[in-house]
Amino acid sequence: MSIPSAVPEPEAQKEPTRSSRHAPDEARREIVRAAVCFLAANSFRDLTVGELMAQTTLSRPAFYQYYRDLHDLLLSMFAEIEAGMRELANPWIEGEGEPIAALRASLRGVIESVAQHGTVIRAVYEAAPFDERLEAAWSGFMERWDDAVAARIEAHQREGLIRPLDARRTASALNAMDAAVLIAQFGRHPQGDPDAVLDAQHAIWVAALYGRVPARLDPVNR
Amino acid sequence: MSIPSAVPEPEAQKEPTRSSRHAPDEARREIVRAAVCFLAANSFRDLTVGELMAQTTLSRPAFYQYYRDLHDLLLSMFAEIEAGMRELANPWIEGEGEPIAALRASLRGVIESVAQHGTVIRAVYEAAPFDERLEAAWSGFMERWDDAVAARIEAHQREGLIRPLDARRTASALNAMDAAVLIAQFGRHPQGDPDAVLDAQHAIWVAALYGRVPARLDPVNR
DNA sequence: TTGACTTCTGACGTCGTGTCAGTAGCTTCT
DNA sequence: AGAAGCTACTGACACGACGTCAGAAGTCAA
Repeated sequence: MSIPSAVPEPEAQKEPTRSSRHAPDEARREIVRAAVCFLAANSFRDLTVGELMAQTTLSRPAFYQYYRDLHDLLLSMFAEIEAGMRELANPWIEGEGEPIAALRASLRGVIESVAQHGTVIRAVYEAAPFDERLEAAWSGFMERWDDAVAARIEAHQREGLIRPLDARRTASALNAMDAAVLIAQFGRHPQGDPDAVLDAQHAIWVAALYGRVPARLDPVNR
Repeated sequence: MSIPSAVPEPEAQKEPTRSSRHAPDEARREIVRAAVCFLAANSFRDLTVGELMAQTTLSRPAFYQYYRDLHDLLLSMFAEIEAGMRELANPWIEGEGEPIAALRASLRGVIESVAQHGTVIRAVYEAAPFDERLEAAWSGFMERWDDAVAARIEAHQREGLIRPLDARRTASALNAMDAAVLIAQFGRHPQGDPDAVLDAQHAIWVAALYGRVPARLDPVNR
């Protein structure tokens, strides 16, 4: 199953006349499609099982055949998205080529991915505090980013490219910043301008990691 | 009315025997006290009106005499907190004294404030997506920070202290970072280490604003 | 003591949830 | 073809939390 990036056609001529039966995966796809469609236009707070299944050839209780609850649905949609996203960040994470250009490429990849699945990611982000499993998924997601970024920072510190700083905290802060900014910019329609966001985020990452603070002015690291 | 910073005593010998009446403000205070107490130990998702009022000499419906709903309660608690917080950020925002030291002082102030009211702020942050008025309050809160920080950045750019960069986007990103980090660190017990957080955040702010990126390496601003 | 006023509560209707016993539609076997 | 079996599906239900309201309970002034 895959999360369609664009909003699917609302109802492109269902040929199976209502109340004929589906293969299980077909039904799942239909539910996910309806959810993506809904979240493109509304926020998670307005989503109910009834509302969702009304956009479907199935009845409300059928939802519970496939998902435990709405959070569970989000969970499975999110898992799909995460995989694709992580690959796009490879260049800098894996330390390929010139660092600052690689960082830019990785950020661009992440931004693209969020621009594509932003509304679903926003829903996950917002709903996470209200469901333990979703919360675990989200913090796992962020922690994996933190691990990867911290590892890269430490590697570059060993090479003398990055000055001594708390790698873990810095990684975590920069990732949290990206998450908040990208969700704000691409989590609902109309979305922001990817290029402008890329420039701004890249500038901050570069400054925070590779920039030199004038020693005369820096009360902490002098 | 003021939000007590420490968790109040759970029930310090109520002398008015249950079901005697209160002055309105006294009842409000009691409800707020119960809420602060609850949020110190649990997250907002587990808070219900019934649960809350059970920690009180009043009955569940009495809640609705004072607040429209739980979000409304948070709203009024948050308003209290915001005022105090903003003052503590004055040094850098107002441009007093040496910038990097002032920035540190301001950050310290904000961190102190979040350390004090973190659990309530976290509740607001988490609940905001589920209530329009709360959402408006939170984005208003963040926008006021963005305005203030962007204005300071622009002022310092005019003085040549900060290089050309998108003031608004940078301000917004740094504020979003602070919000996420501080809520994560101080939004629940046990809280993180304020000094370590201050160092890390300050380093990023300084680098992003006052740091010089080696021109040779910077593909964006060269 | 009475009356006026305010605070407060028991009881109610509503909405969304999650479940379950039972139906309906496919598939397989004889 | 017809029966048996399986699985996807549904109508109807019980539950929990919400928000409201008519009226009780407490307080104060005269």
